[in-house]
Amino acid sequence: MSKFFEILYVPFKPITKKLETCPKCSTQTFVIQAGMIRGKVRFHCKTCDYHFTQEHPEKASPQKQVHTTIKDIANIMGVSIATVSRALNNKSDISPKTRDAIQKLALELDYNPNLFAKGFQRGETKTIGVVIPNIKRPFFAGVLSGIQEVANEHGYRVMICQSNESYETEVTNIQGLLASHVDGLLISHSKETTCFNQIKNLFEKGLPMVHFDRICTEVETPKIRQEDFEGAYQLVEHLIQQGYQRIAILAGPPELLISQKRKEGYISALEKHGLPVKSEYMVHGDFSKEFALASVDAWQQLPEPPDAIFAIHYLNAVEIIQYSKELGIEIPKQIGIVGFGDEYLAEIVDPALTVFHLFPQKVGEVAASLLFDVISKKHVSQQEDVLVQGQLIIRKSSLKKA
Amino acid sequence: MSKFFEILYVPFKPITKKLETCPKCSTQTFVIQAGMIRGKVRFHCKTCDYHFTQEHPEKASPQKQVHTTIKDIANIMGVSIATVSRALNNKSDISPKTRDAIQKLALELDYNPNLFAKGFQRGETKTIGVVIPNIKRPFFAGVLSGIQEVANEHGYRVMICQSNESYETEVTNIQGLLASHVDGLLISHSKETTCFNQIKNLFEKGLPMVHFDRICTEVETPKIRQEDFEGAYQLVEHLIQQGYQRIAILAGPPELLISQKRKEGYISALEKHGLPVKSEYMVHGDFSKEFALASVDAWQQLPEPPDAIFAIHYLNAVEIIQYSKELGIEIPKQIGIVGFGDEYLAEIVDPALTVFHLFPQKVGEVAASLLFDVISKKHVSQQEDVLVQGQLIIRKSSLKKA
DNA sequence: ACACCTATCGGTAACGTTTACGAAGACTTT
DNA sequence: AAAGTCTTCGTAAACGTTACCGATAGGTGT
Repeated sequence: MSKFFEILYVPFKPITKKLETCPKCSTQTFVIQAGMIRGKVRFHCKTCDYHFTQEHPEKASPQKQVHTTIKDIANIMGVSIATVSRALNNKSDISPKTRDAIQKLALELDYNPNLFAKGFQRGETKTIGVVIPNIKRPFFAGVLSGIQEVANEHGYRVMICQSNESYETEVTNIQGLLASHVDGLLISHSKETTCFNQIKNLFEKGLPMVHFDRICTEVETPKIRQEDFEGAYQLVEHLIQQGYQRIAILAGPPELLISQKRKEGYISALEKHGLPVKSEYMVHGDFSKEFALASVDAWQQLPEPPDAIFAIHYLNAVEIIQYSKELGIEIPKQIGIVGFGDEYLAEIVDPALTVFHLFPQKVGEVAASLLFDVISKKHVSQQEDVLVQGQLIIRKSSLKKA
Repeated sequence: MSKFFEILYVPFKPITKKLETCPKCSTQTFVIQAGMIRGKVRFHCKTCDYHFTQEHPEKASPQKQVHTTIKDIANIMGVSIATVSRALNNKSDISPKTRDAIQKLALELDYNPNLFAKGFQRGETKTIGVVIPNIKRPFFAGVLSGIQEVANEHGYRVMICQSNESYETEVTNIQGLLASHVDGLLISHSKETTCFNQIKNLFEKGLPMVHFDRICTEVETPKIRQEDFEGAYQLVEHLIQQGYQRIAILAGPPELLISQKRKEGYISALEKHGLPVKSEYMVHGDFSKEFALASVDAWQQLPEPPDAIFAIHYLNAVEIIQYSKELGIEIPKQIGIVGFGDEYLAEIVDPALTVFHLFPQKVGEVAASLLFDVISKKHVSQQEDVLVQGQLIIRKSSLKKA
């Protein structure tokens, strides 16, 4: 019956324009159409001179709540949000009874404060940014680990970016970190980076920054130095003491400070012991395996090939060891090999590699500590460089005498 | 003269209480002291019944501006902040002339939006959290690299936490990431973790999550699986084909799914080829070097020592190779060794290690992609597991026939 | 009974951004 | 010229939290 009725009954649709009621003066007279706006029909009440659009009745948006807020707690407890905030932050001006009750409820609702809102309100984010060339390199992984540890102790979070040795990516990364309003920056530049206008700008704006490893000398930030000169000196001196006479160096890109410093240490050790510094023994590469092996080939073509190789990057040293074995060159008898940076690899390779270990974790810890000093304005001196000591680890690859 | 006057003239200091003026009704009568509050003297005007404290005249705080805001731009341009927002976001309802002018100015002031404020307003942070046991492990470093790459493509930032294989730290980390209101979570559990209430809770609350590597089966999150079973099967089958008969397995903690899966693959391969599955050849350790070497010792004491070892962790495999050489056991002649996970180390160690490579970077990329699918609600099926394929890489350590 | 005091609570601005919606014109059609 | 149209801009609310300040109740001392 009702079905029948439904079929027969066709609601009357008025063709004449429906009269709109002004929401302000509640009159239907003198309400005229006044164009379209954002897809909706617009009206104008001439009585009270008011523009309005048609209401959308379906406005119920049942957004499910993911996070508990202090407002929720305040509503349940029947107190103000200010009281809840005081209770949760153990501030004064609150009775122990109320405080405990609120804290208990917060625990039950597993409330945790929106750090973004908090940081937003206080103008700090409790986050630091780290820019490194590559996470996968064990050295930087170690540094990161150290940074994380210290940051956690200080209640800070860490945001990591990889430049992949690209200047452009580095600039983008820093821009991104800046947009995230990090409280401070830890930087190790890409090997491409030669223009430091961006960080110079940021430094002048007062953004706390600390450089490590791939340092920039153009800006007076605190820097974490490693024993690049000292380590190179010790390595080369050790080679000389083992009886090696013609020591070659495989350095990195000449722009990199670590290349320069390590080369200086190399030269200094040679001069100290009265050995000639020959340009044909000094090569600048790009840390690639191809370049390392090509350098070995080139050296072998010399009338006086070197009897020891100092590769400033441990990976190159390992690659040279492998390659030398292929060529039938005996290590350390015919040629001695040393490198920078101690990874597990140096111990495993046969013969084991003599290295100068840099303690990456320590570098990270020191860098982060220094950054937090800058952030909390603890240290007064603008530029404060810290030297992280390394250690000479002697293994078979350089023991000619043994 | 004036100096003289100054010396002689001592201003009259009234001993009687200074009359305070009510800031509301501007009268001095009936203004009485009304206790102390927050270290300041409080007054009460009885005329208008108003409480007030003494004003602090020095209120000028010349806070130096570090970041440019849209309000700054709006003030300079003489427009409203809404207009600036529209201009910078290329929204409609703005004239090209105004838009270009604003964008030009923004560029000059090198404005970048406060992502915290933006995320705060939109309820999203464009940040994902990653929880891993240890950054320094090459596998996780590779995964991170992959995650970063995909995250960058999606315009997301990454926040990384290390659990250091501690359940407690893991819980704290996740809590911290949650407080940072990350939009999603990528988790690889610590080997201690056996209680999953926390993430179960979060999953039910609707927080996008993806598991990888160290998976949790109790929660129906999407998971990135690796070819643990398949890889183990292939490795062991390869050993059998090389003529090894008594194959031992050095597994990890029995709770870990990768331990179980790889062991299953090991057993399956043995059974398939009609070899006996002996309990004395199956050991669960903690991935430590000490345990690995002790296991080798124990196996050597058996009446029938194994002639091949499958270490599910490549580092243990490398350690066993070194140890075997010390013991004078010839590889691969007397004993064959294979492992999981290909790092540079496996290639360098002598003899080079046969491994099943897991492509960590790929794992990271897939995990991140899947997470962004969940975040953008693209995928419909609740649980969607993805298998990242590995590859068997055969090297000397298992080539008995050669 | 009044001045004075303390403890505890509420109201609200502010942080930077986006967005819904109204206002104010200029222009076009009846 | 009134009605309708479109473009462009401003206003204000909202997000979660903290901090400043005032309000109130209940004291103590004179």
